Amino acid sequence: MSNNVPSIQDVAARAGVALGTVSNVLNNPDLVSEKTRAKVQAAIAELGFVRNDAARQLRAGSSRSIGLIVPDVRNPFYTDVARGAEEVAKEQNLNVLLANTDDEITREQAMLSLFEEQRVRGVLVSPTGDNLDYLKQAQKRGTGIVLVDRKSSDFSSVSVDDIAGGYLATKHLIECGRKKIAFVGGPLTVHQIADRLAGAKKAVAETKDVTLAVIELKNLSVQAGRALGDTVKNFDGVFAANDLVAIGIMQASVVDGNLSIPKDLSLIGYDDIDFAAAAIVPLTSVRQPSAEIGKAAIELLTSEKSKTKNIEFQPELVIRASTLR
Amino acid sequence: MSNNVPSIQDVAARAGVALGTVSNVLNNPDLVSEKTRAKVQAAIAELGFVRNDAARQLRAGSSRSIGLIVPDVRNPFYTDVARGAEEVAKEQNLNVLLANTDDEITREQAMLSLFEEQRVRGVLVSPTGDNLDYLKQAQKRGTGIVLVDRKSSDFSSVSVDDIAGGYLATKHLIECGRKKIAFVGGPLTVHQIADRLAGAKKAVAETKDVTLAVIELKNLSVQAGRALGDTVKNFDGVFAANDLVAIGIMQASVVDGNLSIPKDLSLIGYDDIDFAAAAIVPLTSVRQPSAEIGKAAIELLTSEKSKTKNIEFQPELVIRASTLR
DNA sequence: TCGAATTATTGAATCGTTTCAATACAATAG
DNA sequence: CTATTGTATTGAAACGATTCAATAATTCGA
Repeated sequence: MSNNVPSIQDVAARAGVALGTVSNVLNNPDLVSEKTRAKVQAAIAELGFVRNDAARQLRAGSSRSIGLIVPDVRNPFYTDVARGAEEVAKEQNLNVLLANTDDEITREQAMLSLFEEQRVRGVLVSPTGDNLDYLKQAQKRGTGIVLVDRKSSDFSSVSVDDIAGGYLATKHLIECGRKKIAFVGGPLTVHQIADRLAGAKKAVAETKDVTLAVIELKNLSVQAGRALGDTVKNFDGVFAANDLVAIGIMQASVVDGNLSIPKDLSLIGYDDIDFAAAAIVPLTSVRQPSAEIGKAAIELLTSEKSKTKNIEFQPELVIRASTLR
Repeated sequence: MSNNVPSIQDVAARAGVALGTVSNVLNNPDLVSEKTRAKVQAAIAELGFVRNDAARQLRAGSSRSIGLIVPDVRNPFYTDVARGAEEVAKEQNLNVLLANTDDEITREQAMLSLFEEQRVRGVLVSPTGDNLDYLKQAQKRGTGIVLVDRKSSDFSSVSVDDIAGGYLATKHLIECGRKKIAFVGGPLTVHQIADRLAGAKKAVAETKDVTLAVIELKNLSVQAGRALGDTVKNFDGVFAANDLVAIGIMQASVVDGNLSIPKDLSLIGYDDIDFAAAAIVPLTSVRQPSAEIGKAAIELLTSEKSKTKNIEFQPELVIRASTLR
């Protein structure tokens, strides 16, 4: 009893044809006469033949996969990016492999290596750290790299204008008549967050009588937001660096602090995750076109031209109850 | 200018050694003298050599990856399972490829095929549909299959006793003195959900004067829960089939319905996602040992013995404010 | 110093596809 | 009935790593 996985060779023998013919049935069916095709397909079914992708790739020189490295699969923003990427990839008969790094740079590097060894068509990566040298190395070796949600002159990239987003959000708070504004988020070493703060500062600088305080957090989670407790009582407008933090603040204010949103406190988040609309007080937020980002990244990657190209989307304000006057 | 990716052969030429030696440097470094090793490593660095995983796999006959197919990456339960699986896999120098199907059976099949073609070590799958024939086929072809969060006599599996979970939850509501209980969830064709309901029925059957109504939903989302509106007003205890639904119900009751939780309504969810503890009223829930499930599944898969073995975990009640008397 | 034992290096064979030039076969025109 | 075109089929070569028996180089003991 041969328990071995059958190869194209075995199929050929079973069907009584040459192995090249089997290959043609698989890849160029219209080159093969109907009769032969039927014979071969029967043999495939009988033997339970499954193509060996390793051999195929070895011959082809590169795989039909694209790697996508994200810092946090649990953040809906990234899964939405992935969905957009998958959609476009599917059109080109490519598939997207999702890798999660949990914000660990070593895991980021390990995943990149894995993808390089698999000779993926390219890698989309939303890097956690500041040092992009190892990405540059990979690029030099010929691996296509596209940055996601991050800009750099060394790579093609698809990002969102976070400065504009921060500006939009803060401007909106000001237009709601808020004077004492707090920006809540961190760590400020993370690019996106620093940019959102920069945008906020810009909006405040344009207006008289409005102050901006910065409350820095270690990470952007519901818990971190809620832990602020009544710190927010001193402000009448809060711009949270993402929706999770905003929801935490909402809980701290409404449940623990007995404040009313939006009356006492106008609150705005960032990302517009599904939960924002479903929050206890529907949350105003800044939407990023996440699926579009994924799509654009794949397109950049597959559009040959090895010129680095930076695409930047504009964020969009989604106004809900948490900032109505 | 040769823009080709360097092979082990090129490295050997550059270092002035045989290709077998380079292979040894990569795989059995202590078979190689220090001097030679240094030469080879220098050549690798200079050329920017990256192993071709396809060739390696072709020779090896199987890859060092395990496929994990889940219906919804956005559900924290599954990402936790993935994390547990990754942890154990890493110990065995294997890595886990995560595939998302969005509850689409065709995607589930496509991903399985992809994994089979990649000759993965095995596949962990949490199947969406009822018909497991295509999984049986794959198994017959020699691909190791372990079901996750689902039982079947045809496959090894790791699941949680959902009947016990449903019983626990409902029993707890009854012990809180609730008489008119509603089970909210669906579709009831999904195994896990049907089992949770069965457990609920069992608990109710054991007690006098307690009634159980079933409110069937199309899917388990926050929106679906909230859309129920004041339907829940007619009950004093609600058992939601997962935490997302429970949170939706919480919003409908507290914001829209002006009910007090837990005074007017005791509410219990399922899964114990991170959000449960952070909800506006911290949510009592039934915890499933998600990471343990992932770990156990990998262990079942890699522990050779091709005997099918079914592991079933017991769920655990996590009591919080939403059901305190 | 010589042979034996140990350690280091070599390179042909192999894995299972795809490709493509060569060949076989069939259909058509003259 | 033959030459010509077109269609179907064939199978050797190639992709790049790993393995392993064979060979080379080194160390050691007496």
